Amino acid sequence: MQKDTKYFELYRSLQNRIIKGEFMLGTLLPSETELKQAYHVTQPTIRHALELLVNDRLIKKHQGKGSIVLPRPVGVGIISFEGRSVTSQNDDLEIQTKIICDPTKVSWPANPPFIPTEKELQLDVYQLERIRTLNNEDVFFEKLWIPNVQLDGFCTLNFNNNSLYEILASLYNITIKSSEQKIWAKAADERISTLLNIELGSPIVRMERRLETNIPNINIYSSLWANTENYLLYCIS
Amino acid sequence: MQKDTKYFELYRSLQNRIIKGEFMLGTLLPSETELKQAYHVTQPTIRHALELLVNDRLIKKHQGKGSIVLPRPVGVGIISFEGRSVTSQNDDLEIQTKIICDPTKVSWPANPPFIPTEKELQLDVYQLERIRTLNNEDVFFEKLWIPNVQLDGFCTLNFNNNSLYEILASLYNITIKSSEQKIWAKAADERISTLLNIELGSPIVRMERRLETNIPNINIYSSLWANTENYLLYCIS
DNA sequence: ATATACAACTTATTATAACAAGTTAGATGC
DNA sequence: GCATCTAACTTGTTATAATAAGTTGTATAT
Repeated sequence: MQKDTKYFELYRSLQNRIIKGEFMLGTLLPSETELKQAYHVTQPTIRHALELLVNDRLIKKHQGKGSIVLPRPVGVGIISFEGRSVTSQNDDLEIQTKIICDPTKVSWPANPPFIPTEKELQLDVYQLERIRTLNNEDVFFEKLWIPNVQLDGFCTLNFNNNSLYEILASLYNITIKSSEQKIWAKAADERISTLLNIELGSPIVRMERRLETNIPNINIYSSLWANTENYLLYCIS
Repeated sequence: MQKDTKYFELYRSLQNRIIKGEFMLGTLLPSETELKQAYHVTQPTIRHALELLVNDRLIKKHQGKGSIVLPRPVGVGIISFEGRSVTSQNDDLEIQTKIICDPTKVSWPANPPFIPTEKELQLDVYQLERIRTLNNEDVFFEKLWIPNVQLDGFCTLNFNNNSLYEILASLYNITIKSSEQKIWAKAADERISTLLNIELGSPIVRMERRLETNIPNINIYSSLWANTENYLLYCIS
């Protein structure tokens, strides 16, 4: 749609350069005048592109000063962990990811908790199942659906012990912009108690999430079951 | 800051007119040409204002068609409900709010789940306890802390059956911009099972939330206990 | 040395203009 | 009647231009 416009090209170029680390965090991006000359476009085009970067929280603009490169934002809607006890430091946490089910192309589920967009229905979708462990304790089980938006080689990637969202950001330029969540508590059934190695009937958190990406009308869908006995879920938005 | 600019004035004007219901939902806003003539500004100014409305999710633009007025967006981080069964429509829900503890000025709690900002520590804080019921079923219990940022007459307001966030928005111009959440599941203890009228030990959702407002360094803090047997929590961000 | 003033940057606002591209409804042709 | 084309809308993109306003470092005056 907007892929062949100048401002969008410029936006993607700068986005890439920032994510690849070409500009040091906290330093200033080239000024609008410099960019103007470098990319042979005019000020409105530059400003349009920079505005998209501000929306991505990749830069912050300061009148009279310049555009400061921000640290890679912690993804909105992305879940992380926190120890339940006050003393436990998050730094100690040894996080592992076990892939239960390698990414496979599937068709869309029949009764999804969120209705896929039309654009998504026209695409294949990768399904992925994983368990995350903290200090060797299985903490949550997650099923993910990721629409195949030119995810070349996605199936061959090694997801163990890698942040899925880091991979999506660095390899495919996909970031999470917002999220919708449905949350409830549930007693662990047989399957989950086995998977997470907890007692049958102990309270777990269930979430169904739709993660809106920076690609229009493309979302990542996630179902998760979390054992929150010793760790809790942390989520910013 | 930007209050005396033309695009910002136009933005606020249109925002007000939309919220006040001057434009029917789903209909088209006046075209850019019409707005241009009505407000005596040029196209870039119009477009800048409309862009802010898009960010607010108050309108959606369609090339060649116009700007469609959207239903009032559910606030970021604000929790709403959804029936568990697919058939139940949210429209049927009869929502009530019971204030357990009227707003009172208190001092900051000793071991908060989130560290208050310095600015907040210099202010009083209102504490408020409420239970929300859906179709006469007690669904969640919430404790709220709201820093006293010139909330004149806040204690004398009637919060029953009113959306707290609507009040904050319309009377005090306070809106929620983002949120941090800590989530876990728990078995209901004696107090909660009594409050929410559920069985001892049934799984409930516990959340501690920090809601960032549009006032810099001012947050609203919320602790909640939710019975999600028949309804689930819904939260966008 | 320290404070002030200023020049040279930066981004922000606004106007004007021309053309591209999507949508819609009515006119036209069959 | 029905499909097609077209004219008249709509928003989207991009360029040029002038001015406002915030920031920073240097030169100047005290």
